[in-house]
Order: sequence, then structure tokens, then C-alpha cells
Amino acid sequence: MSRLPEYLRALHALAETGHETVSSEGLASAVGVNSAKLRKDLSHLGSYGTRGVGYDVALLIDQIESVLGLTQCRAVALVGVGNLGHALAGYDGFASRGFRIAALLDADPSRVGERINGLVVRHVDELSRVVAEETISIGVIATPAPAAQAVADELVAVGVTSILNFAPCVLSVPEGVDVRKVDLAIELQILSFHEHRKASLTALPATGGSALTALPGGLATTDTQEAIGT
Amino acid sequence: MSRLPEYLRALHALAETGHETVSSEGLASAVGVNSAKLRKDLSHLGSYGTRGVGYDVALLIDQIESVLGLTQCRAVALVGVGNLGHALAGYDGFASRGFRIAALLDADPSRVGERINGLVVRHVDELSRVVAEETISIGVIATPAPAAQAVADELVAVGVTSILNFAPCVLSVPEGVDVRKVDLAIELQILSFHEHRKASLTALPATGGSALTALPGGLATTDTQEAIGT
DNA sequence: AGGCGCTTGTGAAGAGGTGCACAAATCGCG
DNA sequence: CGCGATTTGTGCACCTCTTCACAAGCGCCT
Ligand SMILES: NC(=O)c1ccc[n+]([C@@H]2O[C@H](COP(=O)([O-])OP(=O)(O)OC[C@H]3O[C@@H](n4cnc5c(N)ncnc54)[C@H](O)[C@@H]3O)[C@@H](O)[C@H]2O)c1
Ligand SMILES: NC(=O)c1ccc[n+]([C@@H]2O[C@H](COP(=O)([O-])OP(=O)(O)OC[C@H]3O[C@@H](n4cnc5c(N)ncnc54)[C@H](O)[C@@H]3O)[C@@H](O)[C@H]2O)c1
Repeated sequence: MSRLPEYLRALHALAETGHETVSSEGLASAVGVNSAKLRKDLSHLGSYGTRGVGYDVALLIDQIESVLGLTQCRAVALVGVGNLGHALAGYDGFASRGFRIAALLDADPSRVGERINGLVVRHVDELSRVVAEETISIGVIATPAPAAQAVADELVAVGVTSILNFAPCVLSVPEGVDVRKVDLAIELQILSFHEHRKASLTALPATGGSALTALPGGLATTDTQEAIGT
Repeated sequence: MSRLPEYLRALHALAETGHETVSSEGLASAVGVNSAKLRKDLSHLGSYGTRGVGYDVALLIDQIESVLGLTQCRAVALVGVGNLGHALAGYDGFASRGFRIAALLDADPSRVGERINGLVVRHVDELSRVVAEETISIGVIATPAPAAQAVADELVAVGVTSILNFAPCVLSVPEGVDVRKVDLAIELQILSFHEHRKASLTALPATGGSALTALPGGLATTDTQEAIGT
């Protein structure tokens, strides 16, 4: 389930504020989901709640981390240390979430050798050597779109089976390889769509505007978080 | 539909390579979705295809952009010009997708005045003035998590009704305000989950591992793109 | 020990998305 | 002009995800 990481984040926050147990209601409202859904999700990984009491925060964290395979730190290789790659390499928030940036790779010779956050940028040709040194389990692509497919192919070739892609393009990968993409422009466009719909609804409350703006309520934009709390 | 932006991106790519029309099959495979689903999506915004021929690329681009409200460039305000904010501010890929970064805001006085990509960083207190100058339709939060809620409140207070949040936390906003979040650690954790599942499946092909790893096939991790093409 | 309030876990109903398969429509060509 | 090839648009069945509602279980208080 893709919601498990969100539960995990909320649980860590609760643990830090001293809570030892949470009710499904409490955790659900912290994450912004229905409490029944949360209970059903949690029940899929076994029964770790106590009726009448709730869930043991620490125990649940362990359980979720175990299911997510975060029991030990996972090493990720970052390919493309440009604008965005620099930000990612300099980000210290991954460590606490179970990840360690183990290698920085770039094709630009003038970038190779640069030191960022204690890591030296290496040439992308060294990829196979890097993978041999470290047990890389995830590759992150932060190169321009035209180079992304080639980089993905290289990652797959050296045995990486999970890729996070920031380039705005679709990657072709063999079966068994997982790709997730983050495209900020798409996020903005989805917001733009809602903005557009809100605007035309207030402008023409009765008649309705174009075909789509007249559609019922909230359509289906994945992962939105609309109107939580006050 | 959250797939519309993806279609749009693929259509732009097709337009650049000279295609004047596309069949649903062609476009679907470029995006990595079922062709029937694509046709159904497209039929929701009216009939703009010609049977026996396909869809007119240019016309379809116009239609989708119109539905998404991208007919004119939308102005976005970026709050938090740190590590990640710099990368976003320096990114030139938004313009071609319908967005213009119109303002950079930060709370740190030592950052105020800095010039990035032709824009001057202004103090976050000037937010209301900035919104008055420009018609800001989207706010982007790239501050540390503890500051994110306060920034969101300020954005809402000055009339912003769409927010893209990079801070790893849940935002509370009043009804009518849309929030989308991008949490890279969550993306990595979802990949980690699949990685973990793949590992335990190959290790114990018959017995199956823990409760969850024994679940059927592909679970439900939103937005994955698994094994497309070869 | 017994009862009471609270919370989990889950069956069942509902809603929505997905994909197949096919009729309707259009184009090109003989 | 008619026919076949091609492709759209969609009815229908299926399936997953969501949500409600409630029984079962647990702890605490009397
Ligand atoms: N910067 C952002 O805020 C932002 C936002 C959204 C999307 N993106 C996307 O992220 C990607 C990177 O953006 P950026 O702004 O960092 O671009 P950039 O041009 O600053 O950096 C790209 C880096 O990739 C390296 N590179 C190019 N080809 C390579 C190859 N074959 N192997 C290894 N490295 C290679 C380049 O040397 C460069 O250092 C782009 O696809 C962009 O569309 C960036
Ligand atoms: N850098 C990354 O690659 C990365 C990756 C994933 C998530 N994030 C998240 O993005 C956010 C920003 O990350 P970062 O690395 O850029 O952090 P950063 O510390 O480098 O930058 C944060 C910026 O926000 C400013 N700020 C703080 N409080 C503010 C306020 N109230 N109003 C306006 N500005 C304020 C700070 O002055 C600073 O310039 C964080 O929440 C982080 O968790 C970053």
C-alpha cells in the first residue's frame, strides 16, 4: 500500500511527541484518511492493535518499517548532479527516513570530482564499479529528459531494479523493474485544473461551463489532500 | 483526470516530431496506458477524434490545455528559497508547461535580495503585496516542515487556493483549497517496499514470506509505471 | 467478578475505475 | 458509388477500493 509510508511519517511524529499508543481515529485524522480505511490497511499486515486501547506506536513503526524493507538503510545512487541533483544530494532528510545517498554520478567531466556533502561526484561510466562497491538498491535519475532513457538502461544493466525518475518522460524498462516518476509540472497542471474548475464554477454557478467543468464534484486526481481540518 | 497532463506531455512530444494525428493506440502506448482507458478519458472532454483516422494532435493539445486552464500562463509564488527552492527557481522547464515563477519569498533576511534567474528574493512578509502585484494562482511551499503550516495559512489568508507542498507534513487548509504534496522519501519508501517484496519472493518462491509479501501481485501503489515496453 | 465504555477487526454494501468487445463512423481505393 | 480497413466511442461486466456499521475483545472501575 502506498499509504504505509504516510502512516509511518505520522507515527514518527507521534513518537517524538511522546505518544505511546494511538487510536485508529487519531492516526487517521493526523494523516487525513478515513479511520476504517486505516484499520483495514493495518489489518493487512497482521493484528498489532489492542481493542479498547489502540495501536502501540513503537511496535507499529517497527512493523511498517519491516514491511517496507527499511530495517536497514538502503543505499541510493543519484545520476545527474545538476540543478535538482544538487538539492537532492545536499538534503539531509533522507537519512532519518531510511535512505543513504551512496553515490553521485554525472556525465559532465567538469562536475566529476566535485564534493557535495562529503560525497565526490564520479563519472557515470563508473556506474558498474560503484554498484560493485556498494549494494545500491535504488537509482535516482535527475538528468535532462533526453538522457533519462539511456541512464535508465545503464542502471538496469548493472542490476538496479527500482528507479525514481525526475525527468519528464516515460521510461521503458524490462519487467521486474519498478519505476516511479516525479513530475512537478504535472503536479502544477493538476492544481491548475482544479483552479480552473473552481473559477468557472463560481463564475457560472447555474449553467456550468465546458463539458468537464460541469462534471460532478471532485473527479479523480490521485493523491490530493483537500480540506483537512480547519 | 490526473492523466490529462501526461497525455499533454506526450502530445507535445509527438507534435515536435512532426506528427499531425495520433491513434488512441499510439498515444496510449507512448504514455503507457490502456488505449480504451485513454479513449474514455478523451471522450469525457467531448469528441475530438475522427473515426478511422485518430486524433488531431494540435487540436487535442488545445483542448486539454483549455480544460486544464493553461490557456494563459499561470503565475506561481515560491516560498522557501533554500536547497530545494533554489533548484526550482532555477528550473526553466516550467515555462513550456504553462507556468511562470512570479515571486520568490523567504523568511531569512540574509537571503532576501538575492537574485535568481532574474527574480529577486523578497521577504515573506511582503506576500500580500506580491499577490496584489501579480495574479498568483498557485503557491509552492519549499520550507522546512515546521514552518510549512504557517506558510500555508499565510498563503490561504492572501487568497491562494492551490498549494504544492514539498515539506514532509500534512497541511490543514480550509475547504475549497487544494493541496498536493511531493514527498520524495515516500517515493523512495514505496520503491523500497517493492524491492523488499521482490527480494523475499525470489528467496522463498514457494512458502512466501510475511503476511504482506505473500499478497497477490501488484498491490496498489499509486502512479507506478512498471515494465513498459522492453 | 461483573459491567461499561472504548477500540479494533471485518462483513457487506456502495462507488468508481478498468478493460473487453463491438457497433458506428470515417477514409481511401477500386 | 460501394466496400473494406481502420479507428473512435461506449455498453457491460469485472474488479478493486472505500465506507458504513457492528460484533468481538480489551481494560478499567466499581
Ligand atoms: N530543477 C528543477 O527544479 C526541476 C524541476 C522539475 C523537473 N526537473 C527535471 O529534473 C531533471 C534535472 O533537472 P536539472 O534542473 O537538475 O537539470 P540540469 O541541466 O541542471 O542538470 C542535469 C545534469 O545531468 C547531467 N547529465 C546529462 N546527461 C547525463 C548522462 N547521460 N548521465 C549522467 N548525467 C548526465 C548533466 O551533466 C547535468 O549535471 C530534468 O529532467 C528536469 O526536467 C528539474
Ligand atoms: N532538498 C531536497 O532535496 C529535499 C528533498 C525532499 C524534501 N525536501 C523538503 O523540502 C523542504 C525544503 O528543503 P530544503 O533542503 O530546501 O531546506 P532548506 O533549509 O535548505 O531551505 C528552507 C528555506 O526555507 C526558508 N524558511 C524557513 N522558514 C520560513 C518561513 N516561515 N517562511 C518562508 N521561508 C522560510 C529558510 O530560510 C530556507 O531558506 C523541506 O521541508 C524538506 O524536507 C527537500
